[in-house]
Amino acid sequence: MKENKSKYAIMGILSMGPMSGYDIKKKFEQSLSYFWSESYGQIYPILKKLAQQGLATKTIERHEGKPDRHIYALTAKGQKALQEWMIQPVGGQLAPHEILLKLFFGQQVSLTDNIRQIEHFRELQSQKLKEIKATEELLKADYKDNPNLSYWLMTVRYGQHVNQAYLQWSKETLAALRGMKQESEL
Amino acid sequence: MKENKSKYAIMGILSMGPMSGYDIKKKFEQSLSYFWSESYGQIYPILKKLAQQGLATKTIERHEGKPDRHIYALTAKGQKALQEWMIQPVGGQLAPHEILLKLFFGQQVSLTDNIRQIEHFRELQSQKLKEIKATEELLKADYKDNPNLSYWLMTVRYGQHVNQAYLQWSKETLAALRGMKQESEL
DNA sequence: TAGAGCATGTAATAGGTTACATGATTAG
DNA sequence: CTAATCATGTAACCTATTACATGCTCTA
Repeated sequence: MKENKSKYAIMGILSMGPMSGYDIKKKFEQSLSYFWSESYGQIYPILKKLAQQGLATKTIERHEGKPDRHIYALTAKGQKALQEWMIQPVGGQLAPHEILLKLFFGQQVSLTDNIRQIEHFRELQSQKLKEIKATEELLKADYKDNPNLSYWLMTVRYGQHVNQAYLQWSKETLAALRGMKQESEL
Repeated sequence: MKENKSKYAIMGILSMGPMSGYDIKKKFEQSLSYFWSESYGQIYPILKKLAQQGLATKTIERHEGKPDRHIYALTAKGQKALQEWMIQPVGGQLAPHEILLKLFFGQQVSLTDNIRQIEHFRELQSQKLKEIKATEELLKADYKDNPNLSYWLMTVRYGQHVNQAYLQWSKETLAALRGMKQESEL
């Protein structure tokens, strides 16, 4: 008993309109990449299952020269299943974060190594924050009249809040590590 | 090619001293549960592999009445492997967060449903923040003289920063959703 | 006397990524 | 002419959880 979130992620994409597995992958990359992704190895088998379970229909579009496109569309049953999942409360997982694991065992390496690790993390997050801010502006400009815009912005703001927390924590942690280093050098 | 973080998590625990698979599970539960966990189904096979690869040694302690204990200890090779992993820079994954996925597709359900979802999330995180703060106090009291304390506190502070970000975001998002609801009711 | 704790481990199952296989068109 | 893009899918592999199997001791 384990919820298959990928299944619902894919149904959610299909709720935007009928499309192919290939399109779905692109949607993930274009719109959800900053917090979610799915590989073809997930998408195609899940689409097959959705059709078998009557949650989606499959239509084949033929093209000359180009390969066929297998277009999937949510059925009423699929839409209902998606909505049911939507209102299930989510758990509050603080996801496994590799940097925490490394810091937890920080004694194993030198202070300099730990400092380098956090500095690198800070750089990465600082870069990411810039990207998320750019995403926000792009969204506002490109989807002015899209009824989904408000919801999309909320997910982007989430990324910003969390990222800012990372940066604040990095600053605090670097100060602590540098303090420890100075002490050790006396 | 996929780094097996569990392997290093277990080696990290072993760096605290020789112990059994059972002990390792307890350590995870006691000290790392707020950001990491491993199941027996991971621990025992990984310990076996560590011994095969010469990264740890295995000694069997016999006990009367009680079952034997299989004690594992990091070898010099194991310690070196752990340290090598420690200095590898980590990626900046913003982990898959179910709540974001649901909000992204927020249009599928009612504003009331979305509000309820976020309210629930806020409650959960607010509860968790209390727990993390309690953990910090406990750590400070119980491990006053432990050389690992500074590192452990850094991981706890991470949890606090991220949690506070969740709460701020929840507040902002609820305000936005309630605003949308009022507008729709005019 | 039932259940929790001690202690090991395996098997079944689920979840997910990457590499492979195929083959046409189009842009640089 | 090479690489990317379009487009589908499978197979091998890795990661991880849960359930199962065993059996003793101590506590309520």
